[in-house]
Amino acid sequence: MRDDVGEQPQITLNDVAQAAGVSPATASRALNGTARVRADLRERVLAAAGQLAYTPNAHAQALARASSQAVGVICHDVSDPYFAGIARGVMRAAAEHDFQVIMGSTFRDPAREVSYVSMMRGQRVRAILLIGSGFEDRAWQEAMREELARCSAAGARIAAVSRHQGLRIDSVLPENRAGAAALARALLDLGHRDFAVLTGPPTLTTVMDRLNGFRDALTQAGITLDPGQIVEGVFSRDGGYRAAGELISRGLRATCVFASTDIMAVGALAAFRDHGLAVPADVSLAGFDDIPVVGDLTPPLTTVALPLEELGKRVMALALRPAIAGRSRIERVPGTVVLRASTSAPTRRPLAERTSP
Amino acid sequence: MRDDVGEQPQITLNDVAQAAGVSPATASRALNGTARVRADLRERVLAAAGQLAYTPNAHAQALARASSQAVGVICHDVSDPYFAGIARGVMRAAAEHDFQVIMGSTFRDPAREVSYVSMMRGQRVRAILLIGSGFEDRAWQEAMREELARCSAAGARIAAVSRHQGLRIDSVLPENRAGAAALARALLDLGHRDFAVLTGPPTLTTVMDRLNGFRDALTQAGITLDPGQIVEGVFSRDGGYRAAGELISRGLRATCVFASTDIMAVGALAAFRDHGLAVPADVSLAGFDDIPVVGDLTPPLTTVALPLEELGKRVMALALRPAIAGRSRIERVPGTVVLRASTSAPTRRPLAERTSP
DNA sequence: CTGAAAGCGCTTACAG
DNA sequence: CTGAAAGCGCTTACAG
Repeated sequence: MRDDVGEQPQITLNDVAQAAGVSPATASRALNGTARVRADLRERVLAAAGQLAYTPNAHAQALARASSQAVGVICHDVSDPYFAGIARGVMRAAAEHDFQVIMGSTFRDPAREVSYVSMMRGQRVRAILLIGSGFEDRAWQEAMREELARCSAAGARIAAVSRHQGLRIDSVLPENRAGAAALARALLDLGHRDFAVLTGPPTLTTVMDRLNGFRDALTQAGITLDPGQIVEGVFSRDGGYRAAGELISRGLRATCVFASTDIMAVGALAAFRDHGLAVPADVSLAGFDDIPVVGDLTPPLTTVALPLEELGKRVMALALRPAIAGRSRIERVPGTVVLRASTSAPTRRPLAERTSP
Repeated sequence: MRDDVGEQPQITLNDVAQAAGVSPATASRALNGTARVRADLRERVLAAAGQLAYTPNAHAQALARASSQAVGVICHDVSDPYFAGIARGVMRAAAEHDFQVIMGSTFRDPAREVSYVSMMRGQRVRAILLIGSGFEDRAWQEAMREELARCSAAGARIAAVSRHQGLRIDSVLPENRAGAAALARALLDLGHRDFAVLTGPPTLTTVMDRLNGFRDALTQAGITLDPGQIVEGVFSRDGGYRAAGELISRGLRATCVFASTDIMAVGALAAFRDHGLAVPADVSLAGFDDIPVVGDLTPPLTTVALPLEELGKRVMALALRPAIAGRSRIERVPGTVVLRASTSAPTRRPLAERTSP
């Protein structure tokens, strides 16, 4: 029973109105419940609409109403568990409000992010949700700020998860800095004094916040983080693997390694194993985010848990709540240090030379 | 520099036309390149548009053109790594074609799936991509078929990943059945004769295909799968954990367990560990999908690898390729058995009573 | 409560 | 090549 491919004219409001013997205006009102309609007429309209399987043309509606039922969501990569978790919360919230979700993946390209925003402006979305870290890049900030200003002038709400340097927008802020600091203190409590950090691209605010928070807490404990023990990598499993490898080849002096993202920690764990280093016996390892699987690794990963789905719901709610003119609203969401078996008290074994596979 | 909250009238084509001193028709043609426009006029239009930061109202365009630049994507749950992987491919492909992606998460509710389709029909999307398993449910099939028929009558292309029972739509089919059979043969080759299977909801075609493929291969080898060794669970980490626990409490007679989804295998692995069962020493474990993290588990998981991102790109390409009237196109994508350390030759140790934590 | 009419912002035959 | 005009499918003051 394949239906033929030819296009048929769409059923319009007019068709429904005619079938019900009323004017389009009345049909519209009956369907939308925007005004009182005599009961029997309403019945007839509803019946006709059901009969004809009428679905209003969303574009015509959006045009006539000068607003749509859509929200735009921009993230770096849907397949990254961090974003996927947040996106889940957004999708839930959207479903509750009967919003359509227009999704854009930037694949970490700043320019693409700007062009998505302007595309969504063209869609006249009700809100734009920026998920994921902003870029520490002046030109980008400038372009983004202008574009976002046009959006809000057009009536779109803007809200973000994470700090978006220089944009001054309503934000749900995971406490990256405080969380990393708390993690550092927990690791200090375990007895560690020598640390290394695997970071991501320094253009991402999240990266810098976590690094700075971690370092600050060390500094307060009178410990300096050796710059040579900070390795920059890509925010991915393989990025973590390579960064850990680089750290090892530089001579791993730390007893504890902080990967600024769980996904990097997963790769780091594999790298340590491949180099014959036992976690935590030889080196402790901690991550950040608490993405679903890290509790099932061997050893389970110590990390800072962020309520990902909750972040998604919150950012949607924030965007929907009427804005306060002149100032951006900030909602801070704390992270929770979760100590698992990947961290333990430091061992005294010298590690620097242990780089054999 | 917060912009005031008040809405400003949008910049329209008319504004651009006036600023450029031409008619809206000419402005439209210049902007879209749909017809020759005198060079100097075109320049003026483009300059004015840039100046005013003009973005066409996508709804007005869609209405006038009777078609949009959007595709609809429906999956069960974006945060599931399987869908996230496919979605990544879809997003890539969409970006290449400059399509907007309207995303819907059904959270495995058949009714919600139908209503998303009809919502997308209202959006006049160019294509609807059904990601993820269909439901083996007559009423749903009926409703879905009707709704999809209306969509294609309206000119929307439909394509799916996975088998959608009774819908007869263009599909990219991961070879679930053949993949599961190949896996079974590989496990037989390892020497296993006693198997158990952790399945998902029997209403999902994917579940049944994998189970049947696995069982068929066993049958061909003269081995029957004890129904008591088939446990139905939820498609999630915790579902796998519980299903494995149930299997153990029933008395685990199998030397090898097949979890029909990697995500369930992750939970099963944890359950085995919590019950003091070593994998693969006490019991071998295999999954299906090869989602990113399973190679980093301890032990790394034997599975059937599916090219997730590729599936996403293929389904998009399939939807875009002109349909063939009267018949649905099928593209089969094979899975690859990946043997890792979670499976080994069976041990002779009796397992049935080993249920101590 | 109901309907005729204008308008939302664009595109595209149709004349010129 | 250019412009005036009609039309896309809806909503919503405006009269009645």
